Amino acid sequence: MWLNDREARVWRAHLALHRDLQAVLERRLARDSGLSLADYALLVPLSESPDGLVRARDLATAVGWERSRLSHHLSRMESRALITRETCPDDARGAMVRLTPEGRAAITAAAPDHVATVRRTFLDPLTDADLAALDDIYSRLSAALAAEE
Amino acid sequence: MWLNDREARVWRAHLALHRDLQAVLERRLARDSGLSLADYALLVPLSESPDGLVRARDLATAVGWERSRLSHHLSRMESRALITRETCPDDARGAMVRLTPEGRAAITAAAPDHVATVRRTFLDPLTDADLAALDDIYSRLSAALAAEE
DNA sequence: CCAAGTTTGTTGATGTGTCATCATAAGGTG
DNA sequence: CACCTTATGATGACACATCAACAAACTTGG
Repeated sequence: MWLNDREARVWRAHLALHRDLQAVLERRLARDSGLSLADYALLVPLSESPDGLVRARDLATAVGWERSRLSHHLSRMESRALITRETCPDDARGAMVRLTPEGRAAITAAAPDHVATVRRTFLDPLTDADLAALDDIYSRLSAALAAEE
Repeated sequence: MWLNDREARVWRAHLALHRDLQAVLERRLARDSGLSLADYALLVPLSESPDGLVRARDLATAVGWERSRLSHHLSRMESRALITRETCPDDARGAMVRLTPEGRAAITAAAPDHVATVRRTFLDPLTDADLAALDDIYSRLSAALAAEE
């Protein structure tokens, strides 16, 4: 029932690694570009979409957030003029989210440094074999997680 | 400079996996025992310490938190009678944190189910070779992260 | 010994995430 | 069509995390 030494070490390392990685990325991104990781996460799918226009529901799916969190965060981003909200033509319940020029400028300015930090802290220390192993492991873990509930 | 397909897939899988894993663990723990993951993280080192007594500074180090976060969270846990605060005999600045019987009962009741969930969602899908690979990878990544700043 | 610098813990303000709830609108079934 | 169920998004209350600032106590170099 309890974890053996290696299990406990790997599990704790997983938690600690993610905690510290998140903290470093968050700090650097905020310092360099005034964006949070949450802002960045939303700006990526928006900037990749034609006209920077995505339905809120689809944005929630893309980033894996609950609708409530998305709604609150969009309000904050709207007040900073990174996005605007429009009505959805197909579905009167829906809301469309549009990337503003300021929003596009923000992600364009932030991305290179952010990607570089991800490289330095995560990808560079990994060999090709590591990457292949992680690719396999993560796909199995996410399948196991999907089975939960 | 940009990530290739596999790099992007692994990086996004890493983020998504941790996000969803955290969400499942948080929900189950809260539902089954009324504790948050933050509560649990603090209760573990406290319950492992003789007399359930740990200096606040050392607790912060053990869980990797900033002092401010720890102080706020201890206040909330104190109001729920999970811990108490005492003066530190060696250092008049310090604060000692003591696990109450209620706190010990809470972690004792919560641990088996929580560990079982960690097994089901994280450890069970991994082979011995996976565990060995992760052990190695995580130690390299945490070294790289320590070099950052 | 003393002044300067550091460590420890707390606090209040602010930004953020979650939960329960709500209003509105779509979809499905009789 | 009417009815029930589901989906969508917003909101207010609350729990939580981060930041800057602070007070008190320890440490160190002169």
